[in-house]
Amino acid sequence: MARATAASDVYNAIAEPRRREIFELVCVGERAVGDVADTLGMDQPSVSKHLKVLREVELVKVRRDGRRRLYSADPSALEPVEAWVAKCERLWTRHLDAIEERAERMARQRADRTGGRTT
Amino acid sequence: MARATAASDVYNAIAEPRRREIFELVCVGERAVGDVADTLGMDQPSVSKHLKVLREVELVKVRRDGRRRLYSADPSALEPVEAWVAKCERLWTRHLDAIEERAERMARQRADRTGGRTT
DNA sequence: TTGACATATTCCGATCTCGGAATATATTGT
DNA sequence: ACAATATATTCCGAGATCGGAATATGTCAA
Repeated sequence: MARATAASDVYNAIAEPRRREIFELVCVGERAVGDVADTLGMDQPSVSKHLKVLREVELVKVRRDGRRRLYSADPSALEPVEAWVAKCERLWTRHLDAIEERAERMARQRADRTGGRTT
Repeated sequence: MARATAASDVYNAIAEPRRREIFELVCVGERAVGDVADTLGMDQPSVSKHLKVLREVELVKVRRDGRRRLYSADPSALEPVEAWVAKCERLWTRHLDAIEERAERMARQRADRTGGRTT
């Protein structure tokens, strides 16, 4: 097995800087492909390909408007990422709390042994 | 040019599911490589390589303990990701607000034309 | 229908990926 | 010094990447 596909999940999709740029732009409001290309200075096929990936992980939606296609964002697809980051931080602070608690317990023990003397 | 390196930034580093697993584990508390390998059912070289990537983007730190190496997390390295997600959501809600505001403006216009009649 | 415009798709090549196996490097205990 | 243990590194191959160029598809307008 090798590396995962860019469109296999949100994490891989947003690993690309240009894809993040495109997504930011589309968060501001619905945009046509050429519009995105002009704004970000990329060429059209590249933008189309990136948008395809974003579409496959449902970060964006498409709508037809004549000969154009208007893309808009669906940031709810970022939720797994947000949730994972939050989880890691929760685990981490829980870990810090445990360390602190242990330190306090040891301090109490020491206080008991010394009969309340601080030094 | 081709694809970016896994260790080129945090986004690429966390794109790997196994790397996310390892990171979660290390968030809970300092762990030795073999410990991680046993817990997650991966083999040691694989874990070492993933940890190397995580180290290069500063998601983890290492400390020597005899012949072992103890890895611990530094979730502050996830901040760029958190910030980017937040930014996108901010842009998005701002966009929704603008739409809503426009709708209200149009409703007011209509109310003016109809002299206050609702239907 | 034909042409202009907007977008999508395909093909290419250099490069990176990840897992697996083998091997190298450290450190400890005897 | 030597064996055992813990970890890191290297080499390999199948597969996926991204940009670029060329081309295909689709839609409107005259």
